[in-house]
Amino acid sequence: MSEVDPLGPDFAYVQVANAIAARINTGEARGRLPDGRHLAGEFGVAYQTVRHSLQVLHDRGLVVTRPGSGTFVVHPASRGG
Amino acid sequence: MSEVDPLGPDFAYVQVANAIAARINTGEARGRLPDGRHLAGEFGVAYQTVRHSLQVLHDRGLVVTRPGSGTFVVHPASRGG
DNA sequence: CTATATTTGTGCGTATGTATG
DNA sequence: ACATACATACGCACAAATATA
Repeated sequence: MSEVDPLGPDFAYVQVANAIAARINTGEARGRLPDGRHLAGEFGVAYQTVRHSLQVLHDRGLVVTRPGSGTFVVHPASRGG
Repeated sequence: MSEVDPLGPDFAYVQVANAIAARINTGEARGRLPDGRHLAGEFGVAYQTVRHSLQVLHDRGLVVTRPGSGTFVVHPASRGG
């Protein structure tokens, strides 16, 4: 179970972003992330919301995305700390 | 090693186009290019992606394609004047 | 002209990310 | 936050053009 709480203190996209970030930090998520539509179903949100979350992670330098390919976790070493 | 970088800043078809253009400029590629499907295997992309790349090179005037025959590098002299 | 091999060209479906309403 | 349309990318199969025997 990984659904967000619509009444939670944060917006849905923030909750999803934090959840994915946690997976990256623990090493649970490496390489290519599951596709956005799959994550949307997992978190019980719309695909666009997941996109918003990934944009946040991209802004933090945690992931990079490529059309037609997927979203990839940036190596911790490449993040400089 | 000639495969495209899935984390690269450019699309796969752009990376392939630039790689082939570099070979043409260095003279490594002359006459007829390897067939598209061979290039696809070499760069680790789909044939359709190579087609897209060759379309870009054709647009730059670097190559010409003849159906059933192959894709040929345009002579530098023909491009420079 | 027929047959075969090689190479390019096209269509369909599917996965994934991007942009807009 | 949601739905829709569009671009990039992959895989497969078939058609068309060319070269060779």
